[in-house]
Amino acid sequence: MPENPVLSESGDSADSADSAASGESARKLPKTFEPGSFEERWYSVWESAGRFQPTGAPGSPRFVMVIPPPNVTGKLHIGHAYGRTIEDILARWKRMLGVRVLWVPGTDHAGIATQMVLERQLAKQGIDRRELGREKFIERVWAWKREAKDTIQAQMKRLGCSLDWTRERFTMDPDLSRAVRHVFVKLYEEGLIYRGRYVVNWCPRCETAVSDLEVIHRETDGSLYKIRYDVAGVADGATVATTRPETMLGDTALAIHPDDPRTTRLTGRTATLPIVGRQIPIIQDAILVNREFGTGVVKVTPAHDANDFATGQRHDLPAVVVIGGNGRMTAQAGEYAGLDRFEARKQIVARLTADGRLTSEPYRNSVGHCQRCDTVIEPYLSEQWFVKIAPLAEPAIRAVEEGTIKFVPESWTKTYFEWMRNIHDWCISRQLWWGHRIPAFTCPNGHVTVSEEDPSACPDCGGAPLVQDTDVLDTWFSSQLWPFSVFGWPERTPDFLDFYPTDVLVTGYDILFFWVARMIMAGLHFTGQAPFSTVHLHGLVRIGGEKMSKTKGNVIDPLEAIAEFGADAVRFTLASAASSGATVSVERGRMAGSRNFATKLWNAARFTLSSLEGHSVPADLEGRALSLPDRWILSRLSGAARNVNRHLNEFRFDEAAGAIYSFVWHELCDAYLEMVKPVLSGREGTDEARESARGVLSRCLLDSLALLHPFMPFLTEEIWDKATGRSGTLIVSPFPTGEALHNDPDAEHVIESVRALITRVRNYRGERGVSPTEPVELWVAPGSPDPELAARIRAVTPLLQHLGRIPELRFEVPPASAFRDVVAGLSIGLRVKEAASESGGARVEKVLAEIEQEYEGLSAKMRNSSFVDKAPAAIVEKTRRRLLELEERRAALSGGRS
RNA sequence: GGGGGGUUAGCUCAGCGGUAGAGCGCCUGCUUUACACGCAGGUGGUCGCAGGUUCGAUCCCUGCACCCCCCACCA
Repeated sequence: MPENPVLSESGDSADSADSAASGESARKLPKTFEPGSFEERWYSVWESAGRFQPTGAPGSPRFVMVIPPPNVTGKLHIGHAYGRTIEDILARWKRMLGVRVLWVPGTDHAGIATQMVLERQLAKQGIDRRELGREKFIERVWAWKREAKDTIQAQMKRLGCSLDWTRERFTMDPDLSRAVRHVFVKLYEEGLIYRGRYVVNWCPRCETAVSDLEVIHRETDGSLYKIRYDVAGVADGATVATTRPETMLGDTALAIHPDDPRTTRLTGRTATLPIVGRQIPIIQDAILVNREFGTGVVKVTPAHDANDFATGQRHDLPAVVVIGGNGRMTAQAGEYAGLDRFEARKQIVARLTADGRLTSEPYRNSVGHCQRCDTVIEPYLSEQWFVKIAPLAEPAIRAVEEGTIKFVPESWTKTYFEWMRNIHDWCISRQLWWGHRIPAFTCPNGHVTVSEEDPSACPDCGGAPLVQDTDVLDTWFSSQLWPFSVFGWPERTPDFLDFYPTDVLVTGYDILFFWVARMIMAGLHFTGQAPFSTVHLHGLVRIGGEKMSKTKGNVIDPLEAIAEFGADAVRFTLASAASSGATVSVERGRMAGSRNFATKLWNAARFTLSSLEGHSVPADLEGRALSLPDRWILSRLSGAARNVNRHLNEFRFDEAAGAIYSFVWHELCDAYLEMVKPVLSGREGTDEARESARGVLSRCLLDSLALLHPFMPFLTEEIWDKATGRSGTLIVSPFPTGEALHNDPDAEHVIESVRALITRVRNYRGERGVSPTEPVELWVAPGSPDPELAARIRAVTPLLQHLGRIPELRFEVPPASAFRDVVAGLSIGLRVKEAASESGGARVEKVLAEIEQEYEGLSAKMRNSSFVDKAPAAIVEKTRRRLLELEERRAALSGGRS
């Protein structure tokens, strides 16, 4: 034990071996609170002491989380800080509760997103990635990745995240890449991965396929064009409606509904494709054509529309690709070849209009945009790899139905089911360079081999060399394995055996489908176990009710916020803002509020430590005679501790933060500290009372620090260090759970009554417009609800006199000349010698009016026999008591008014 | 087209069967020797609108209005 700690903690379990006892270096807290002066120091103390690594025997109770790996695209924003704060609160709380905690850090290569960042960077230097070549480009991405990872890591350390950095992973680490390859091969062998030519969502700017989820649909004002096609033998031809007229160049049929009388005359005929002149059949298709919609005739463009593609399959139609992967018209588009698709649209519309074949009307429809670059998505016929998802979805649905996995808040369950039950196959190939290369190899004879090891020759024909597929996998293909790939799976490593499955997954609801659902499917399919038992889906951070955006200038950079308010304040703000809703509103004002709270705690600690320094402080309070305020604050403390634990169990970080906040500020600081000042200073009470108060104060401070530690780790550790001398051990000290032992309703009743009396005395002064120091006479007489109360309060007379500045306090029936009222059921009288005014009168009138109104309402209730008969007896009784109270108060106030 | 969420004090949000809470703001006082990033007191709400259920509704149900989000092969 280092010398001169101000306090020794009670019930310790923390080892002190590594206490960095700094000798005589100030055990006192500096007068001003400067978070920047100690935050980073504590982080390295914890980290170097191995506090973030799980300790204890494998098999003993543990709590495991994996971080949602941030993209290595840049730096973290306040939304990341929010999610990580929640996780760190859980990690620190569980650690202090004595379970082995492991929280695994890492980053995601984020294929398309990162590639785009690099492409933009290159573009600034006037370089196109194609000039650079695949290998050189990827080298550059790796360099970028290393830098981004360091930035992200530093940010999370600044925030205080107790992540086990010895286990940090990256989705493209060799072992994680092996897991990806293993999974691909396995699914391929199981027939759950297939390759084929289909119409997929294609981004012409990124020049890659994307999945359905990566397409953002937005309502857009456009036009609905009607184009007339000539049909031999039908005078007015056939008119089709389309929003994408440029695709008509690729039409290979028109379709009608077999039972639509409007189009019967077109049955079996042939139409002439305008501009192109191609003869195309008019087919009947009840699936594609809606009898109720439009003109009843649909153009069929198998290469540029998923529905049309399916129709083409049904009717064996050719597919003509007229828009290329780069968004420009192909040679098949004839005279339009080389034009951008939108320019082609313009020209074709002009041409058809001139020909008298086209009319248009304003039309609003939903247009798909690339999630990453916002380019309009083009349905595009191409060769891609897909995961057959239904067989994987089924067990994943069951796991949630059966409660193996539960969502918090529970309301997400329905959304999850909704999506899972309507799930489509997943396009996993991306025409990118950055990512996991698809392990498929083609021999000169066209045989495809998919295997975990690179084959040297074709297993079918012995042909060589083999050429690997140039595509990479969707980034989520590797992220879905994260909860087990981080532990070295598919090897059965000690970490995998010890820490999988994990316990809680915390993430934003925006990646429920992208990530959470796929982890559940992959986890169940490959490990046979749900990857986690609880998914906490939190809301997305908004700044002052508005979506964060750079153009609005309301972005909060976590590091800037930390520099301004301190990491603890930022964390506390985020935790307090957490709610079960879809948005989490953060405001600068709340950051300042949290900073103020940190300062408050700092000053309370300064006061406490200076009051205790040099005195004996009993660590054990059992068997000691405690004053009413002592008993009261211990009771409130244990209540606060119980509430904090309860709320954390329910993922209500806002409520948990609120519980400890109001205890520390409004009960410990505003009330208890003020109550014990005269005792501590020696002006009141016995030596024994003084010693007890010191013990209680010490307990309150240490327990408050512990309760707050998950929320404000740095500040609490700093104070703890000064208070106990046990450097850096709060992080592993026991978390208060709130022993029922200290639950003391009786003390609470008396002290709350005293506080109510004091408040009444103070606002009486306010009403009279006299100074807060003006002496007041107070009479207190027993009231009806608790005849003992006056006597109980009499026992703490000095307390009441001190706090209320009441030189003359009499436990007698107040004289008629005094101002009369009823407070906490006690009949009281007040008198001030020198009232500056009688302005209290108006207020009394107002109060009386309020009382009258409430009285009327309640007595009407009591007169209502069905209320008295049907309402629970306790409610009726409560109402009756309240009426009595109102009556007494009304009598007192109107009697004392003269 | 389907689904979900929201509408509570000037602002940002909690609460969700027994006539409303927090933080910030605002008003009035305070060098009450831990803290002005403070202390004390106070102001402020027909809990979106209309019905219904109930002894009783901000809270449950129905409808409406406005807002937000998600899903969807809306030619």
